Amino acid sequence: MQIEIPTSPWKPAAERQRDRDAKRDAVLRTAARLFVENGFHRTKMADVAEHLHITKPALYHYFRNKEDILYACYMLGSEMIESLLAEVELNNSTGLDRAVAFLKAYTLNMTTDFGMCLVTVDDRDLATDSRRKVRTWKRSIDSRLRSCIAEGISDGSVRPVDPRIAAFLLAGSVNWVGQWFRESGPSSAEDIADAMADMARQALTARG
Amino acid sequence: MQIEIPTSPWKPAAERQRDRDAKRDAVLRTAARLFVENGFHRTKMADVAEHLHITKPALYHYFRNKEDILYACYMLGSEMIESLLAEVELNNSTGLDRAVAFLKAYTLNMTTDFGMCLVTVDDRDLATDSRRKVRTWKRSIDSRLRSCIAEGISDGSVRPVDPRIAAFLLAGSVNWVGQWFRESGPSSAEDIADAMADMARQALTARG
Amino acid sequence: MQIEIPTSPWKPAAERQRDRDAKRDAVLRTAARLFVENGFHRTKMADVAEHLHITKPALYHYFRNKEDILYACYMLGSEMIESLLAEVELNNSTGLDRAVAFLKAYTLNMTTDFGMCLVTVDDRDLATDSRRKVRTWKRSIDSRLRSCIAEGISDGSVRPVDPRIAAFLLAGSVNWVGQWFRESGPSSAEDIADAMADMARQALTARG
Amino acid sequence: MQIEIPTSPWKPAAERQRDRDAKRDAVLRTAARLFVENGFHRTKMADVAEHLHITKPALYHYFRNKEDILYACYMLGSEMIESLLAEVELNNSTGLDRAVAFLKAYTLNMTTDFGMCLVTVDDRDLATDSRRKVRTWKRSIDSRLRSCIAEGISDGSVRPVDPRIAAFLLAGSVNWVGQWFRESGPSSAEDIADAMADMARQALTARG
DNA sequence: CATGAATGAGCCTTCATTCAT
DNA sequence: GATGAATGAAGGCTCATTCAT
Repeated sequence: MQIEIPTSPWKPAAERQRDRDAKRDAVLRTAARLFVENGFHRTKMADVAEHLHITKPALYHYFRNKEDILYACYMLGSEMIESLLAEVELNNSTGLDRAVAFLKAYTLNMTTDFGMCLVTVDDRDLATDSRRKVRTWKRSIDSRLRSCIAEGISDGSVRPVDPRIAAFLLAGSVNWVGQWFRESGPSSAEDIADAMADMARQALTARG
Repeated sequence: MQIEIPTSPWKPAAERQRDRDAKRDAVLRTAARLFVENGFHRTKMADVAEHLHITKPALYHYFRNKEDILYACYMLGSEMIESLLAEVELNNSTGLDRAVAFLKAYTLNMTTDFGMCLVTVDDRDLATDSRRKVRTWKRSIDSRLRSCIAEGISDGSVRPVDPRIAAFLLAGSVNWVGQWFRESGPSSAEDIADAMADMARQALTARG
Repeated sequence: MQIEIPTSPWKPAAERQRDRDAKRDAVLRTAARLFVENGFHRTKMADVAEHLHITKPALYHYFRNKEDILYACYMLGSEMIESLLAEVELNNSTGLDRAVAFLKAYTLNMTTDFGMCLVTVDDRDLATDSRRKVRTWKRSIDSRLRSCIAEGISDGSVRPVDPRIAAFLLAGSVNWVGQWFRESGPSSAEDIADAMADMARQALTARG
Repeated sequence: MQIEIPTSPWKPAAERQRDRDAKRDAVLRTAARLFVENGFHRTKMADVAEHLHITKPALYHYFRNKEDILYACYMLGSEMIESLLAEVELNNSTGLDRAVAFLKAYTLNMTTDFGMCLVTVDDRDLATDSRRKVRTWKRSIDSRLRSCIAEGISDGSVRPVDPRIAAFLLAGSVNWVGQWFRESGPSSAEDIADAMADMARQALTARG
């Protein structure tokens, strides 16, 4: 005779934690989308809650306050980019290739909600502490692109340009993508990333 | 007998109007600066008033409401650009030259408070009516740059690219300038505009 | 044949009840301490739960609501005093002696958490019903002290004073003890109670 | 012919300021009363506003926040007492007289709303900064009473007691007055202050 | 015109309490 | 019984805007 094992009414702790994380994640995705769509200030906690079919206070189970949500969005966006950059910096030999690959990867990111969050919403909405962290990270991103360009100039792959200005201008193209890209638009994220890579290469390549 | 004309305590209408315009202008300049510096939502009417050493209600003598100020900032910025573009479109023969000149002029503009206002502050803060006007204008700017590029492809001065994406990417570089340019920084507005022109030319030039 | 009695996983009802009472008691002691330490409003149910290493809803197994806890604290405090007073009223002959003994006993009580609860936390935090009970009891305490004084005046042990005011003033000294007494302070509860008794006697004694 | 001087529509600045101060004062008096009557936490800003026939935000013209009002109440209460104490400390020769006069003056104060505020409402409702000031002041009051007693012991007017405990106990009688005194009650403020003085003198007097 | 004062509308956040598991 | 999650109700505060003088 086989013993019937009843399905326990208790979700295992692991699953419970997974639930919680999934919910937290849902809050984050919803919030990111609304922040990008409507702006941080115009997005009320009530909006976020409503979109998730929960009540306002429930949000506070997952985040301390509105700013905390924003900060988490930033963090997710930056982590996504970080991991791309690590790969880019390893797999490319010349400064030019690194810069181009960097910008392409960055562009792809900028077509996601969390990527857009990085530039669409204003880091001045963060408190001093998190703001400092975000700014430090942003500066580091910038300086890495600048380094690629500078190294490209050294190794002869990049024509002589002011690395600081060039990095800002190229990053500007990418950052701005978040302002106009729409999933439903005529160009795919890949198309745009390719175009960006192409343009950056044209703009930077050293010519005989 | 000569009639004696007493010096009236009332300034002549013309002068009065000039005064009023000057004050209105001061409000606008102050507001634009604060909007750019701190963001629209974080800038309170009280801040604007305080910076001008007047009281809050006084602002309402010159503008109907906060949004009205924002709209006026947009308008000023767009008019400045309009006039530049008109010149640009006349004085350049190839599509490439027009596009490059366009971007250079635009970049210079983007280092002024009103220019920055165009991109720094969010047009979703405007009511439906003015928002529509602003968006229409923005689209027109965009389509004009796109036209230059398309014409450049036709006349052989620009290499084959997707004009829509290219225009967005290049405009992005320029628009982003407002985010990092500081009067006190290491590069002058001219330097940046030149670098932008140089980069755009490299990125677009058709090569035998 | 002997029936084997398996050790049940269920504790016997008596022991269970004892457990429950012990836990209820622990809640009360913790709450009383926190109420005194931080005040009723600043003490959150979450705080109480956390201090007991249990969860918030668990508290509701022992008490209907927060107010119920407060009421129980009051009750415990008042019962402790009641029993002291009964003894005091029996074992002293003159009104003066009774009043002094009363105040001394009361003072000792005021150095315990439950005693302090009686005066530190606000009975307006109770609902009409319990509030009435508490107030009635407080008034009874007061009137008993007043009676001792009045009787003392009659029996010649107490000098002529307004019993109402005198009772209030003396009770005030005692009640206030909860505001400044600290276990770790320089004076022991006994010292303070003695000083209180001494002072009351000096203040009330009829002199030739 | 007499020149008719029209009554100016402009209130003179001085009167304007007086108006403001009067209103600020009204807020304070109303708030103090409600704080004493209902407790700080149970008093909503809306309550205060309603009692003054104004709206909630109007309160914020006179005070930064609720706590600020509480702090102002404390300050007013403490200033009233300060001025009394200064007089008391000058006009009495023996330590005993000073202590008694001190307690009498203090008692009178404790029958006013601002005086009651000092002890009725909880200084833990203040932020760290103002709380520190309030506590410092309270300690100073206490130490001054203690000094009177100690000096009284030295000059032979006060019998040997522990000055710390005695000061606390006597201050307790006074502080507690705020808890039971009612304007409409059977005893006047003067009666109570006299009774307090009488009792303190009896309690402290050194007897041959 | 200018000003001090006031207001209405709204938003973030807290917390005691309850529910589903 | 106990737990994590959720909720309803409410309160403090802000700020653009308007009024009375």
